[in-house]
Amino acid sequence: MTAQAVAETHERKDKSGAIIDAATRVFLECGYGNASMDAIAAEAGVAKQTLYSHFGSKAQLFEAIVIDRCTELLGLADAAGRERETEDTPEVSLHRAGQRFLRVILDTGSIGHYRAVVSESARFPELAEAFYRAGPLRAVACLGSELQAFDTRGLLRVDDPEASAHLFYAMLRGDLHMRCVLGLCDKPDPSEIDTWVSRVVAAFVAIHRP
Amino acid sequence: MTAQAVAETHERKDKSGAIIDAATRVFLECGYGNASMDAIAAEAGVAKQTLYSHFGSKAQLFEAIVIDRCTELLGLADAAGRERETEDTPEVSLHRAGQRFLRVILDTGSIGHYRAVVSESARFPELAEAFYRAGPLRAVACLGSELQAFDTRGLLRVDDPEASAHLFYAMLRGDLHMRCVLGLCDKPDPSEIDTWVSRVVAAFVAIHRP
DNA sequence: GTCTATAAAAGGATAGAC
DNA sequence: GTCTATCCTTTTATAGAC
Repeated sequence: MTAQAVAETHERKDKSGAIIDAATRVFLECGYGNASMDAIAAEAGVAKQTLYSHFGSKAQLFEAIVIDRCTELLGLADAAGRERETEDTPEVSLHRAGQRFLRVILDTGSIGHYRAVVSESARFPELAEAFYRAGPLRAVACLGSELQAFDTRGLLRVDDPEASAHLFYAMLRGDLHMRCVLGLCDKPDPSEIDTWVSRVVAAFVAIHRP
Repeated sequence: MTAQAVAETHERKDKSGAIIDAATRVFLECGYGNASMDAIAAEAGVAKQTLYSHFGSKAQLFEAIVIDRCTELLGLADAAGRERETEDTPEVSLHRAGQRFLRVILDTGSIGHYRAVVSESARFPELAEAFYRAGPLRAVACLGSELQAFDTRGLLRVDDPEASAHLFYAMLRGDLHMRCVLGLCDKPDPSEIDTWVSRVVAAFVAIHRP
């Protein structure tokens, strides 16, 4: 477990970053309640006191790692926005957006992030809202403006861009996301994903044909 | 919290049932890790030892309450199946199925159940699978056979009934389910739900027009 | 800032009387 | 079967030396 988790995380230079990385691994794997500060200190290779020097308490450390991942999500969404090619057809553009979306949300780290936020949404409501804004809402805003542009060009008919964007992402999630969140499928088959994306894009375009 | 939770749960006569009910309230509100046996005993109004006499350990008690709710889910799905009217149009039938589906999955108890299973899916993988079978899979099988019947009657064109059923439920969930799971909306506005169901049914029928 | 050692509390599980 | 009282491990958080 540890070796694999380390491999997929970029290690940082400063000690705060190293603690964040280690805490992320432990929290996302065990959950807030089951993770112990001892385990995090051991994973980070520092003394427990160092955790408290930097972050004050277990709750504050948890907040820090969740917000840190939300910031990464924002970066991903913005990068996706910059990649848009204005001359693409809706099918091509939506297919690319769909694959990127599923690649992000089905990633092991994202699944753990989502699990952690869901589990502690009662204890940390502000984290749940931060997650929703940085992830789903940002993605919807991004796709919504793209759909609006297709409507303007007459390639799609989109009366309510945000609602349609929500629908598109919901269709993409299908039950794949739930199965991963429940731990029923570790790594979805890429060909299965591609088939599903194609199916969803075809259906979505059929709904929004001018 | 407690008064409200009590109000929406039917109290049982035998002591085992009372413990199950109390444990359900505490586990679904606090999560497995944060719930304590002391709190459950207090909520049930019995001594802690009584919990251990009946269920052996905290883990076994948790399994019992999750399985208990899965059994209820199965009952709901079967009841839904019996309500089918064979002469309905797809629109009417799907609208009714959609409203029932959202009413079930957005219920406070279901949301807590889902949160608990997700949170502990790593520790109790068999519970995650039991949940998935009793809930989503059962619902998909039920709707799938209904879609198959519509295909046979020539009212819809459904090449892959199960995939279409997954798609229908995914569209219905939209981001409503996630928002509730994250605790961002307590009680969804019924009119908002109705609007969304109508929109989804129209889109789904458009996709599957013969 | 970082480590070792320790305090203080919480929680899972059990013993024994009734 | 049920309750009171207790054990013992784990865990959060802090004190004090370097």
